[in-house]
Amino acid sequence: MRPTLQRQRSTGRVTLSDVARIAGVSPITVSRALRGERSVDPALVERVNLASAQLGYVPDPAARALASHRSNHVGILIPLLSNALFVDLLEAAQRTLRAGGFQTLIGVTHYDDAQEQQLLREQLLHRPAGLLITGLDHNAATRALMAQSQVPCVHMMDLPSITDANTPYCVGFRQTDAGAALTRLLLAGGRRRIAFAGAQLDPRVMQRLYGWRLALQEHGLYDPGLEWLNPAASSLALGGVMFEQILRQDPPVDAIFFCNDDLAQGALLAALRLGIPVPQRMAIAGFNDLTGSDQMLPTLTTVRTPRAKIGEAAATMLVSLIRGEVQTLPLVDLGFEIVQRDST
Amino acid sequence: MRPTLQRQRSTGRVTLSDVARIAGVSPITVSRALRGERSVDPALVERVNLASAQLGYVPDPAARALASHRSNHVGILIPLLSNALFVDLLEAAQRTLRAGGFQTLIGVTHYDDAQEQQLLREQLLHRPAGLLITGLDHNAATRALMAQSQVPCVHMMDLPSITDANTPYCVGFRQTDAGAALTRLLLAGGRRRIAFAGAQLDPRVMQRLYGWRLALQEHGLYDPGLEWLNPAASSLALGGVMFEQILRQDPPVDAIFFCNDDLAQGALLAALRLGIPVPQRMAIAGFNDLTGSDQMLPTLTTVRTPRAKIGEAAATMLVSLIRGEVQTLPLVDLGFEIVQRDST
DNA sequence: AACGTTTTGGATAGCGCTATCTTAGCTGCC
DNA sequence: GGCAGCTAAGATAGCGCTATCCAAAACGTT
Repeated sequence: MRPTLQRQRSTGRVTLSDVARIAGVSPITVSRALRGERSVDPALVERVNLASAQLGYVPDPAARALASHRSNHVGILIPLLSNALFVDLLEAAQRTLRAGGFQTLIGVTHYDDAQEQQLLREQLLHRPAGLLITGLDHNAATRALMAQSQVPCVHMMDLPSITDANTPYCVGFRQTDAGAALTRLLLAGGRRRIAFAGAQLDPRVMQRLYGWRLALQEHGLYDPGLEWLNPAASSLALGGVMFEQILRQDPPVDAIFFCNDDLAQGALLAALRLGIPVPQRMAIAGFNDLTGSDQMLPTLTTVRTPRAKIGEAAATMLVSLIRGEVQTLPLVDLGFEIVQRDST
Repeated sequence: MRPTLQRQRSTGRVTLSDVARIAGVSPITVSRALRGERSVDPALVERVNLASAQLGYVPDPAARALASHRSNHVGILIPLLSNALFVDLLEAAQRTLRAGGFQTLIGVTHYDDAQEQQLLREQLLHRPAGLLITGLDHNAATRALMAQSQVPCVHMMDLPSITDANTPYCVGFRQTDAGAALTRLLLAGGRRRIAFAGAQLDPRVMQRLYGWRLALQEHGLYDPGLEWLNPAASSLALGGVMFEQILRQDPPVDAIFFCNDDLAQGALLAALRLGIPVPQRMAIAGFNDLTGSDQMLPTLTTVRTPRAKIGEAAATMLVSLIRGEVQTLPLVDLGFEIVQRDST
């Protein structure tokens, strides 16, 4: 079965040694040339590349991982796939990482600390080159795993309120500011009793809540009775339910800030069903500018969050960390944009 | 840091040899005991498990992959993450695979043959234990890669129309039947000019189209002018646009079968905006029973597809294929369910 | 009893790479 | 000219497992 070339490895795979033989150099030189490591004579690099292309050589990731203690995997941890927000984040990050030659391992935590920890543990087994993780709040065990692993890590979406020497790498925007900005828009529109309707209650929702509180307190309009918090998962149906609840409040509420667009969309549909005029009787605003918000009746005022940019920037930052390049600033604030439409 | 035992490997990792030393057996016996391979004396297995637990031993996936030419990865290829359908499929599959000890590599093809092939190639580098792939139609190069790799593979969503000796493993339902069933429901409701509005035009959409054609032809009501096909991606906005187009047709259409719920939802919103009474002037039906379809005004008639079950069943089948268990039937038909609501 | 046949545990030899050390070939500099 | 001080290429030795072969023991068979 052996043809001309003396490739006799049992598996029949083209290996680095095959390339070395053809190129007339030692295997380790091929390894170095292909990785662009140290300075290898350009003429040799050329010969190696030629031989490699000729044989169709592709490095074996398992062998690399075993020998170098580093794989080309990047672990990504996100809370959900059922929220378009995270899907956009993920797709952008994955595209960027793939371009950099990394394979992604996706873990969906479902906002569960134990699952997050377990997923991280599984991902670390593969000795990932890097980690992308959503948010800044993780339990002690998770943080310990990350620290112990020494794997470069970038946090997505949130930014820490205070920064010091050991600020982690973060790409995101200030949720609190966004919450306050949207609330101020409602205030500027003459609304006085603005409710906050939150579901899921993850840290980002809570930060938007603080922003809302801040803006109301500035105007002396804060009232704890305006906070409607429901730990259930965000959904259109829940938005409808919360809308009906808030509608019954006395003294009446004249605007609702929903922590996510799906809730707000559900509220708009409920308003249609109940014949409540929006924005006349009730202004409604959402968050994230998800698909469909510009199609609703009336169209939904919301905050456009740069999640695709965040995914891309975080991945880019991670790749440069992996390559050992120096980071000037560990924090990247990509801002947000208020999108005023007809529901306010 | 280490007490009595002589672990001197440079990395400090707990290895199989460490376990072997503690258990008083050879490394290969530990390997066999932990994998449940061959018959190892139950007493030895017990000792190995004990030692392994005591040391907190975790096998290194890279070393396993290198030595055995098989990783614990399972590659999953899906077209999109922006369609909730595939997210549900993916989540169910991933959960099942994780329970079986497999790590998933997710590839998003964006309905692009070249990308699919590239992703598959990258996944095969990792010598996956198995593959889950969406749909049955793949280009020749992709099929060749799969065949050549010898990796067990289960196809999700579609079922082949004819079955023969080399029918691939498939878990799904008959899209054509579902399309016909929904059309027959509209016919039974007295509709006579039923349009089909399709976007994306992936194979599953086309099969629904064939089902719709079939049902109309049975009643002699088929008219090519009723077919509205748009290769653009499915979205609420596109649904609204298509609705307006179809509305202008003469002789008038009295029902529209949208190939996906997001289109239908967009159409319902457009109808609200235009003041077109649904279902009186126009019946509207969708497909997949996505989030929000039960919240629309009116609520949307649709076909509930068992995507979570498909993901789970496909993963279960794949795991048993990987374990070399015999499959009685390569095809699993999980059916579908018509959900009649107020839009028809 | 002598011989196959089947267990069961271990020794051996890699899987395909890279980390690390070594050596050969060049500087440069008193 | 000889030696430190560098660089580029190679030799060597694993990384942490499993496939494969082997030998001993256990079993069955004529």
